Amino acid sequence: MTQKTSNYITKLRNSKLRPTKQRIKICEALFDRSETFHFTIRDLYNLLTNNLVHKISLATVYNTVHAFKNSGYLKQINIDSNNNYFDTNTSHHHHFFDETNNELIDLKNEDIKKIELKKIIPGKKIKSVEVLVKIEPE
Amino acid sequence: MTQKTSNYITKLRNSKLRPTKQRIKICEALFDRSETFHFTIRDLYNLLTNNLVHKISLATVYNTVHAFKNSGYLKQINIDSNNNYFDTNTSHHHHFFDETNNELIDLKNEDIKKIELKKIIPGKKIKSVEVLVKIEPE
DNA sequence: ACCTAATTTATAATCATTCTAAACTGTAAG
DNA sequence: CTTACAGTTTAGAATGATTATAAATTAGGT
Ligand SMILES: [Mn+2]
Ligand SMILES: [Mn+2]
Ligand SMILES: [Zn+2]
Ligand SMILES: [Zn+2]
Repeated sequence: MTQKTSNYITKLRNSKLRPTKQRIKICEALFDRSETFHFTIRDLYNLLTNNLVHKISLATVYNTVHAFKNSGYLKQINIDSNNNYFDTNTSHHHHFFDETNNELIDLKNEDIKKIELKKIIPGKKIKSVEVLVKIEPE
Repeated sequence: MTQKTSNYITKLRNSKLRPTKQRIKICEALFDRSETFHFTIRDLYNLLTNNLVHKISLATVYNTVHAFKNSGYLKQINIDSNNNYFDTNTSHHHHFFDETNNELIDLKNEDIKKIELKKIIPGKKIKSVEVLVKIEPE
């Protein structure tokens, strides 16, 4: 077993999932990458089923992605009601969104000045701060 | 005809819509307010049909809200894939989102330090910058 | 090898949104 | 005041993403 595969098995076990062949294939599609991967469930499903002889059902893709999201191995990114994205970059960061091709681009935390709020809501604490920069051709 | 009503008729005509009784009722629900109104289509539909003798169809609510969005009298706010909100405050501003009750709260532009990006995407210009601050009970 | 709970899968159900087409209405010309 | 007709409303159908279901299959322990 490769180093990568045992890493996938760890991720799966941490997510309370048994390492099945379908889930390993999903891990390969998600995590065997040098760059951040931004995807919709449909993107991932198409990617998986185009290359594979043994298809993986859509339900399994949904289940696995959501389990990874819940265990923190994937981040969910809300762009608009038409596009529900996930992100393999789970560090704190923001995004550019190019509406011409529906592409997400990472904006590293150090590429943006710290967001400073002058207003607070009494009795509430901040859970997250997300910045979305929509871009278009010049 | 009241001042308010003629204002609604102006909004409707600017949105290329004839002032029908259904649309005037929708305007009253949306714009006859002192505070910003954040709502989902379902919220608005329930509000309208609970108080009214003559019901308005869901299709008309969708059509009118989208026409107002397209003409700039309403802003669409993307929180997550489950909640598609609209906002009667069309000025540039950001939001708190309280996940315990799904409530949006305006964060005035002057209540947040200007967002400064140190990264740009060549050939692209910025279309919008949106900040969403999720909050939870302390 | 056997047992059992977990998993996969096809399919159905759900839900928001959009589409459709028939009935209705506002407007303006005759 | 009629009439004509484009614009509007509406119920219901269609769509598409997501979630639920339940039967068949599989993984992992004994
Ligand atoms: Mn895509
Ligand atoms: Mn609400
Ligand atoms: Zn990212
Ligand atoms: Zn607002």
